[in-house]
Amino acid sequence: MGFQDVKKISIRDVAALAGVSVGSASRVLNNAPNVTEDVRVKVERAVSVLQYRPNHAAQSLRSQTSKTIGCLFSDVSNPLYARAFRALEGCFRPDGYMLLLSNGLNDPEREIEILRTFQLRGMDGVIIAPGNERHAEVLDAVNRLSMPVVIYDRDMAVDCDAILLDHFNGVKTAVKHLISLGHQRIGIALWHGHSRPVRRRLAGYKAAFRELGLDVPNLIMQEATSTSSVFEDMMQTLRSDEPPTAMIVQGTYTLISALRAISRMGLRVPADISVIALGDTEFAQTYDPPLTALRTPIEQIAQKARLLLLERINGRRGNDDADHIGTAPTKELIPYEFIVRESCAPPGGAG
Amino acid sequence: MGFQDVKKISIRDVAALAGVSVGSASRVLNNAPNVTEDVRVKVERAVSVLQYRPNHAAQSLRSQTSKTIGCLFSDVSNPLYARAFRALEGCFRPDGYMLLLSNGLNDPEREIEILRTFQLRGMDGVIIAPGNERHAEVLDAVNRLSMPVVIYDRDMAVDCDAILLDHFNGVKTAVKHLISLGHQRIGIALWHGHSRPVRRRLAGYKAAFRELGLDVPNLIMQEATSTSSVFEDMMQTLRSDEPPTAMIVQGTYTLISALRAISRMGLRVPADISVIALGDTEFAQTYDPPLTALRTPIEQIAQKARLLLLERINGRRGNDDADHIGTAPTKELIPYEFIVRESCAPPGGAG
DNA sequence: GTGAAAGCGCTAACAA
DNA sequence: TTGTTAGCGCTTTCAC
Repeated sequence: MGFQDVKKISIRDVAALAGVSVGSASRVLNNAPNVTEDVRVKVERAVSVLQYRPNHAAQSLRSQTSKTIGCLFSDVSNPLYARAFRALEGCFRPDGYMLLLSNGLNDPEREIEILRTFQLRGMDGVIIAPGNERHAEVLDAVNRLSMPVVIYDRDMAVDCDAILLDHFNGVKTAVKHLISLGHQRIGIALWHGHSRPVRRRLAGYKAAFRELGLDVPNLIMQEATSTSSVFEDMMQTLRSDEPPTAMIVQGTYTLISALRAISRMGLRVPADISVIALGDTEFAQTYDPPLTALRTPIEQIAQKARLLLLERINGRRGNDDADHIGTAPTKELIPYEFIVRESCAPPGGAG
Repeated sequence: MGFQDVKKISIRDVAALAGVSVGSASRVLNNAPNVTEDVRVKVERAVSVLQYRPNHAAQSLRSQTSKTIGCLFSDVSNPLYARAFRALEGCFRPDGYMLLLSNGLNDPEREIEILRTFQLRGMDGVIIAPGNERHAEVLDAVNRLSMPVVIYDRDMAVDCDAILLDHFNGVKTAVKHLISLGHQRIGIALWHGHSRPVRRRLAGYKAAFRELGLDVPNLIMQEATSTSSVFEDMMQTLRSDEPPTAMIVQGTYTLISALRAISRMGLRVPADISVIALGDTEFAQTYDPPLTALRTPIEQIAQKARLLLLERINGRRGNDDADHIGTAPTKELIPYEFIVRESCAPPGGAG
């Protein structure tokens, strides 16, 4: 097997081989300023000869820091969170942090248990987007956490830093773009539920019409639970007396279903109907025609999360060791990028 | 903030409050057999009064076990791995294990670095599917690992347990199913590259024809890098003199592109062309018509991985502490489930 | 059955 | 600058 007994090498062995004390060895390993070149070289040689690697558990125990960030998302199978995780991993890796990922699966009990585990395992920081943003016990569990927390795109009544997507202005921009092209009957397809993204998107949708003194059309589709119903809903809407001339559609699978219905009805994009995707995916980019989309700047979000967390971890904005109280929580509102491609045109089949 | 100084409660505090020794407290916490009911009650009360939680780093250091499993996948953004991770998390949670997830991103250097980190952090076990299954240094890094390893669907020349999907027989079954319906011109769309899944699928595809004494049709599509080309390739193939009457298609996005091309050409499924999906997704299930598919039994795979790892971790099949040599590596071949839906019919537009 | 004590491997405070 | 040493919080002998 690949795991026969590899005799454990400790810092004592390194010190012994280098002919110095463990203290000196430790100093070299931690890049302490006060070490002679001579000692540094000897220790480094010993390290490479012995293939020494410091024991992480011991470091954690001693330094009270795990160099680990806990992530609680509802489900990584959602490409949205998968990409967020990937971006976060990329941001934290250079600092030596690893990410512990847990799926809450929208089960509050499970979410609470995960948060407890994060606490237990001494995560240095935590990034969460629980499915249950208003569940009292979940809020409580978050409040109990003793490490810095960043909330990702959830409206939670807790005193934590948060990174929030500006769904409101994003969708408003999209609607106004369509209106400026001459559309009036603009529909929107959203997920079920009342999560922050859905609430804010709906609000932005309505605001766009109101600000222009227009009536909000009765073209809001909120899917039940399965994606199959989106197809049906969409077919029905397209067959109605006053079908939409443009659609704003959320999510990958919802989008696919909607486009399938459009295609099935013999309609062409954008000649017969314009489409804007909420969330920019490979699918949206490579569709024929490429879809105008609202892009989540995920790299920027990850960078921001890293900054927020590391500042608190390193005490620059206050933590539990500081003698001053921590800085008040920051709420970062991140704008979407509106990417114009070829899926929108004036209504009326002019194309 | 949510992280003011919560005075650290240690096992000493618990022992003190309970009026027993730390040893006794530890025994209660670890459900040791030899403790009187009296002591047990006193300790448990103290634990709940103090809200005591054991320090994970200290436990790790002392017991030389981290209760953590490392996962190295090429990219969680691939729904395939996202679902694998979710299933694995579900399997290991009841045993108190958490999962550390890292994306190798097909970069060997990165993969090696991740494996090293897993070693450093004392993962109790590791589940890996590196993008570079034949990269010498990656193999080397795997061999150096001192904990049990499970390889997921990769052909790697290392002495580790492995869980392999039976792509060969899966695809062969699919092809023969189509042949039995009367198809001859059966195409297959695969990813680029030479990873095990692609190799085995291709082999199964060819074997199906050969076993029946038929020629292998020249209808193998391997996409370049982007999904857009799949659409083009598919369009071209469908326009050729001898277009396929049936297609076996890998992956979600490849599948979407292929179906879009089919739709664009005015062909209907299954009347004009039959389709089988390699991998069963929500998309395949809810498409109209629902697609016949080869399903990866991911729950079963996760259970198997858990079993393989825990057996070695707990020394039942040998580990580094055992005085006998570990049991030889197991290679588990997991069959696909062939799920017949409505996307296949005899050729000839009979539908 | 229980308590005392020895570390797990490391960092950091203190002495030299 | 360097060595010595005291723990970080826990588990686990080993006496009793």
